[in-house]
Amino acid sequence: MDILEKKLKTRLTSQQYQNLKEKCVSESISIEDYLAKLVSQDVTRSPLPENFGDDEKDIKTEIINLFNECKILDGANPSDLEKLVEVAEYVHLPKRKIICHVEDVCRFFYIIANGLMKVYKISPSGREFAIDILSRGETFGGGRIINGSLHFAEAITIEDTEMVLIPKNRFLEFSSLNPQVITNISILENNRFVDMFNKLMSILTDTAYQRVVQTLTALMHKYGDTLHFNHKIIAELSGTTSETVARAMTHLKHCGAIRLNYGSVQIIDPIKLSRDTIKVNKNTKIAGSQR
Amino acid sequence: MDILEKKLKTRLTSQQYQNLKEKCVSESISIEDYLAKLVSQDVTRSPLPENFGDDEKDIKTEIINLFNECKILDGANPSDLEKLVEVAEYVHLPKRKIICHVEDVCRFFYIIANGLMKVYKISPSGREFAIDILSRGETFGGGRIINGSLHFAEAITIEDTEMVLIPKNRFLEFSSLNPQVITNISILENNRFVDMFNKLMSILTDTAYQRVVQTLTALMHKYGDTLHFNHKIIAELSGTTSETVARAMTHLKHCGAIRLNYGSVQIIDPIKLSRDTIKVNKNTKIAGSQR
DNA sequence: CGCGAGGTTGATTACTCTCAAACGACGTGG
DNA sequence: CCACGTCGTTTGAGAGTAATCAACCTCGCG
Repeated sequence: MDILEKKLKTRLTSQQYQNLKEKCVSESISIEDYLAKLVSQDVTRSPLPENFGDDEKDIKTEIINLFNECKILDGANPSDLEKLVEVAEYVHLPKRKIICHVEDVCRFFYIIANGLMKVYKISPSGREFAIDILSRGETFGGGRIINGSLHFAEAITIEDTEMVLIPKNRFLEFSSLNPQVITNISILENNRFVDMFNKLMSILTDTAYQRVVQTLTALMHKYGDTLHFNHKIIAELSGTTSETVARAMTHLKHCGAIRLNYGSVQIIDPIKLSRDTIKVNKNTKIAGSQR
Repeated sequence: MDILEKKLKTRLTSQQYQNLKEKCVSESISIEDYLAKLVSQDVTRSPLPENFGDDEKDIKTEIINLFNECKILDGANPSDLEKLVEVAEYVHLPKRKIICHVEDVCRFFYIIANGLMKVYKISPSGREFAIDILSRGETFGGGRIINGSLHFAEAITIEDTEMVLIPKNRFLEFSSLNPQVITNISILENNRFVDMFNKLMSILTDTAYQRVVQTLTALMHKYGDTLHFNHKIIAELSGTTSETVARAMTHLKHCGAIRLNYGSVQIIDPIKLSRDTIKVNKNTKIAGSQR
């Protein structure tokens, strides 16, 4: 197996090789298993998905519908959009399918049609930090394609997900004909920048508990009051650890702000949620925590 | 003076009023002094600056030169740029002149010609966090104007500064005629977003000392090895406090990586700088710290 | 020469990360 | 259908970083 690793090493940049190693360590998977997984996923994806042929018309309609729901494509020329449909690929991806790694070449502009995709980054120490969870109508890769850069983050589906892929060069042609699309991207990037800075300040001024509440509130506004996310993802979004999330959540549960089920959180009292974010740690005894 | 405050209050949004109060507290200045300062600055600025008239040609040449150094204007139509000069205002601003507050309407697109401007935000608890220090050729407000939003941060000159102001609507006209400018903004915003996310991760994984070193390194690349910034600004850029910066700097001084003068830092050994960032706090006795 | 802003250093406090252990839920394969 | 392993959740204990508070020093300026 050393031979395989050596062969890989000569074919990858040191950064890419580093990422691969980290990935394996963080997923506690051997390199060979990891490669096997990649290959099997690639083999099942590369050819066009099965449901082409008779359904082709339906899929095209579906893609057009998706385009219309996609904020970034607002104001684009409809005939250009129709041309875009012709080069778009509609793919079904399983849960935990890796979309890209840090430093990967941007090959596609992605639009989520169904399901959820997590965009995140791994620190040298192995901690993961989520940038965003993308759902229907949201896009990925646009900014980096316009920028002419490589991917700066990793992306992975967190449930079975369908998305539309548009090859990079087709997207560049399309966007150069539709300046409004660039403007939309610019607005999106600006908003993300501001959000990120606010999050940064929140990390430096708020407690971890407050950040968890902020994350829950934000997710509630996007996905409704029942959130099917596990502690790890909420931790990655809040910039903390799953243990801290668990502590915050049990506190909120005892306050009556949320209800917990295995793998999901239901927010039953948003006001309590934001109000009862008192600084509580293990030393400050939590009222009602004794059974 | 209560009457004045009341009159102000009815004319400002509560957010703006809040900001005003915080500003006064943080600068430990009374509201009346603050207003007097604002008025005097406004009176001296509003009319066109003195050096118009004979020098008008020179100033126009200077503005064109500035435009050419400005990355965001790369690829713009030269004749449109010349038209832009006609509506541009060249202003001289003193040190500590406040350019805008959070939630202010974006009135201008700013291009720095000389001097330095700090873009920052104040947390509810009063701590300040710097987003960036802008120097010649850098711009401010473009993203927010395209976005159609209010300012999300504060901006202040940190030394005597000259800048070119372009009224918002003129800038919008100009950019709509020059899609490349929007593309440039989009690229800039994407880069700032990525930088901000990396900074966020750095806060969650690195020690404060490491972040100070990162800040110094970044500043060195931009401004050379002698940095005329005080501890407070370095702290705001690093997301820490001036005390922590002082501790980090004395450590680096003892390592021989930097030299300290009152109000400035000289980096004499960049390699040591990045290497000697061992985790050191007051308990871990610093070798060589005894005189 | 005194004042004020900025720089330095010390002591304390507390938040939360890390490590650890135990338990519950879920899916798979026998 | 049950045993098992894995993953997610929960809770505890300990330790370390850095913010805060406080005091003192230093420089530059009038």
